[in-house]
Amino acid sequence: MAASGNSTWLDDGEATAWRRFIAVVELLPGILDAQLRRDADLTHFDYIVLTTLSESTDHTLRMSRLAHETNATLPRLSHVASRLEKRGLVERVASDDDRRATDITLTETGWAKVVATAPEHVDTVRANVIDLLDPEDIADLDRLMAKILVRLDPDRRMADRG
Amino acid sequence: MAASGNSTWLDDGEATAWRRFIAVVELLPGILDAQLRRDADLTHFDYIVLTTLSESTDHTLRMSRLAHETNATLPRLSHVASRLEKRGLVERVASDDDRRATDITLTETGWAKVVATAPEHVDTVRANVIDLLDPEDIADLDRLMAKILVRLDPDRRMADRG
DNA sequence: GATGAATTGTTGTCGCGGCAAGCGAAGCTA
DNA sequence: TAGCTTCGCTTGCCGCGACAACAATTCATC
Repeated sequence: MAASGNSTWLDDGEATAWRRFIAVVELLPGILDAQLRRDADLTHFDYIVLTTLSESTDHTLRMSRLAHETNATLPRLSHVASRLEKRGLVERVASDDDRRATDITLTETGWAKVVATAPEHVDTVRANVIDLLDPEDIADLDRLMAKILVRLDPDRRMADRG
Repeated sequence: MAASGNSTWLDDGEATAWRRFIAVVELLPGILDAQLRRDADLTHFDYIVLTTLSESTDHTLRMSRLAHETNATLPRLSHVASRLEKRGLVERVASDDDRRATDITLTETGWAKVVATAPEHVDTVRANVIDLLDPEDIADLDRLMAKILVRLDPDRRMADRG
């Protein structure tokens, strides 16, 4: 389907760029997960959940909205929320206006966890990506990823606030 | 450790670029896995293993070398090899010169699988990344990923042939 | 308001991948 | 060649995430 004619292969420049890109895509999550697990006993996705809550009004979001913003399926978020709740980092309460819905909130402990974890994580992000690039590179990275996200995330549910 | 002084946070440009980058890094593997699983019943990593073999002399590599080139741990590769072997896509034989070692080879069936699978996968790669970028973007992507790989893959075991 | 459909979350099952332990082969020392 | 170490790979166990089935609530239509 959609054989797209002559596009059967990538030229050399495209192939090299693709190989390098996919290498980064494969390697980076492991590095982030390893650092967060080692220093904070958190998955990278755990961290994204906590920080997303920490940036939300009243440190609270509806489960479905949080799942949407973190690009998670609802079952995945539900499992993660259960684990984080057992550790006292978040709380879930049934919503008032819609009894089907559940609001998930960052606890004080959870907020403290974010505050304690963020600096080291940012150091990791800098060491492995940001500080390797000069300002022009950062601008290029931003431009390229924005172009790709038009396809991967057409609703712009992630990575955009403004 | 390595509190790196004033680098405690990212500025706006860095933060936006990082968010977009991490969004792509989270979304892309799922897209590639989904397409390959749907069209060929393969994981993206399965596909990488098969294509790496297909580009090697005699369609054969030592297990440890294949693990190294695909950035996999040996246990992971061993599990994947077992599954692919059960499906008749690869074969493992003890090495002659070192009886500890195992050589893994692409079978005829495995080669046919690669040939049959590649075009649709390339279409997916084009649709979701390559064709969204103009030639200058491709060059930028290549440059940026190369810079990052200096840190993530200092031995350049992935993504480099020349 | 009663019935059927859609929405919101949770739970169960399964597959993949990480880590640690195990096993056989090879190397090293005496 | 005996004994210890290292290497190469496999296996087992566990956690995370996908998918499907399910329960509970709300909405739509009559």
